[in-house]
Amino acid sequence: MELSRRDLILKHIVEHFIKTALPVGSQTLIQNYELNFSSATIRNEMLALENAGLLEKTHTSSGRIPSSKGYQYYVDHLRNKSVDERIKQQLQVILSQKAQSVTEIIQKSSEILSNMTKLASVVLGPNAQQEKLMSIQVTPLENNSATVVFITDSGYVENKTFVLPKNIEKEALADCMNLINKRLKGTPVSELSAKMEAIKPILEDFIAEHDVVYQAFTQAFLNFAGERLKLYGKDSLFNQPEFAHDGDKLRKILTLLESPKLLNHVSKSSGNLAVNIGDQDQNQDLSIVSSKLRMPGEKESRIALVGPTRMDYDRALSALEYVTEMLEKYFEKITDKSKVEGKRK
Amino acid sequence: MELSRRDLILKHIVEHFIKTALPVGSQTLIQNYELNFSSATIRNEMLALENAGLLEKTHTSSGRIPSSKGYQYYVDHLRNKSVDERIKQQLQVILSQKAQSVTEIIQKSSEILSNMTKLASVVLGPNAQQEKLMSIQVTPLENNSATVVFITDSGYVENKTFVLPKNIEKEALADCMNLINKRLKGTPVSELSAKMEAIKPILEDFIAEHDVVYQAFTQAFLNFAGERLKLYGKDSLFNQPEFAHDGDKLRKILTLLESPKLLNHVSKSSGNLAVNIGDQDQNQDLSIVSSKLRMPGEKESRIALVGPTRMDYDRALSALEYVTEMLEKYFEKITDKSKVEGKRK
DNA sequence: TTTAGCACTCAACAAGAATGAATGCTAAGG
DNA sequence: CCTTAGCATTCATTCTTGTTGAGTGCTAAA
Repeated sequence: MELSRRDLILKHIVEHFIKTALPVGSQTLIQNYELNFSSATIRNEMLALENAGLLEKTHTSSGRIPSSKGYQYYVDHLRNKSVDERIKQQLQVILSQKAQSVTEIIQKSSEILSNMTKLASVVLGPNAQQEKLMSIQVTPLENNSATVVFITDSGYVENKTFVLPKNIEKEALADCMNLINKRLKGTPVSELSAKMEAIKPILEDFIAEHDVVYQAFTQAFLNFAGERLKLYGKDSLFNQPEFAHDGDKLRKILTLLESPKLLNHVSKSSGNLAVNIGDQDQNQDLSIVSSKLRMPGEKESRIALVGPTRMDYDRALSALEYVTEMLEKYFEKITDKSKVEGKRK
Repeated sequence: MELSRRDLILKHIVEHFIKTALPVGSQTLIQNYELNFSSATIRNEMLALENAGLLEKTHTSSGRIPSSKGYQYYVDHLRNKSVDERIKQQLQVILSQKAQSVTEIIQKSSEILSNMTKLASVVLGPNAQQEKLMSIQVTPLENNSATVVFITDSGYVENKTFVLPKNIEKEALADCMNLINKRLKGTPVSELSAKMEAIKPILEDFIAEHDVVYQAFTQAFLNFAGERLKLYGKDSLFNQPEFAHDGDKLRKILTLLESPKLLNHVSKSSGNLAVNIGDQDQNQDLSIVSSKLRMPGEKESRIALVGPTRMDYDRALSALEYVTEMLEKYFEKITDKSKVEGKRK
């Protein structure tokens, strides 16, 4: 499909601005791209685009920069959808390795995405709250302490080590653990704390030092509550010119990246491929691009790329789209395998 | 002990510069501190101090700033050694809580240190290489995968989840695990890979898909190799004026903080209380202050505070010293308890 | 040995001047 | 009617220049 002249100009402006981070003027446009019309014509078109809310000026006589709406339009209608070959290759390498868990594969893919796009990448794991506790194992250690390991049905591991009080009776402790094991196995993570509360009085009959045991478990359960958010390549953001020389902005962004706010943004977004450009909340300079990823076992996660509003949306979106697609295919293959095995039995 | 006039002036200069981050001149000194001599006298002394290599000028007619040597001298002879009451209180709170592991306590203390000093704090855990594998547990999961959990004698937990190949035989896998368990229990972490290599041929007789099992284990062992380095409060560094407005420097520092270089610096340093001021390697602006911490079971770790060369050494060192001292006392108490129990048996 | 006095240095700030990339508008040309 | 050359205008950026003030070193007197 041929682009209209107006769209063509907008496309060039967006892409040029993405490269240079500088406002784009009519002259620059002519010098860098093969356009068969004069600067004045371009200026007229730019005026129209500005009136349509797709472009902005930083001051009265500056060149134009894309507005949020402009980026959105670019993303929706103008981008190239070209996938970098290197991403294809690297992903291939990951997927051909053996003995990997699903989450490992996702995280490695996320690292590739971050490296290739020079953006920070975020993986929002499936919500642990929905998972069920699969196993509780207690291991006594040296120095009078013990470790409890919790595993959920999807292989999420949480552990808690604690020092035992001096006068604890080993048999009582073992009984105690048996009780807890029976009661908690299969419980959804979200209900663990409540159930533990319910067990508390029974525990008191079993063992003198019930308090320590109770404390250790409830503390460990708190860790489950922490969302599973993995962040890669935040260093890349340092190299973005818009942040490099504004220490203050950089600081805000880095703290945002590690705060739950980011999570809200990512998890709120819906649809397979979501684009959040600029001006959400206080952060005009940050854009988030995310994609849903269906995992084996009806689970869902999101992979997101975070970068300056002036990010290379084409590159980022294409890469993201490609990777999630390939991962889902790969997961399907795994699931098929297990079905085959099921039939054989 | 009374300070000599020269030392007194140096002390004031260091402390004033720590507060303001601005070169200190003779006038400033008189205005802010009660000194019974004129600016000219101070200037003479400053000249002497400069000749001794303890002070520096940023340009010919600027005030003086401490040199690395000057800081060192201040740390060795001049600092106040006063411990902030708030640190004492907060540490007390931590130490009185129940059901905590040793590492948890250390890490919480480290957070307190970071908060109170406004510096980044680093905990270098005892080297996992020296620890012994205490337990290996395999838990089958949904979706045809399994999780292996490894626990060392000091309660360090490592886990690896992997997808099982479709045609694996459950009994063979169980036998396999038994074998591995027998062979590896009690092995020092550093020798795990070698032992696994030795088991490999035996494994091949047991199970067709030996490769996946072998891969999963060796990959998990690699994780043990990663040094245990915990970093807190790196955000504090953003608020230091010397970094706030130099995005480039900030970037370098943040990458340094997460690179193994930091670790080298910390682990190389020896002695109970070590101070590394400026000019190591390329990093003139970064100082590291660290302290050895004896843990239960002959283990050792280091806690370090990282900040600008112009950090409040008095505050940092005093706090660090106090915290490590209190922790060691606390650990002794725990160890005593277990001895008592031992006798009872 | 201390200190008052003085000439001197230099970063930091501010105000002005020059530059140049951009604009909008108008009027002529295809 | 759409395109474009021409021109006055705007405004961030850069350079220049002057001023200020905190600082120094040195000398000579107390």
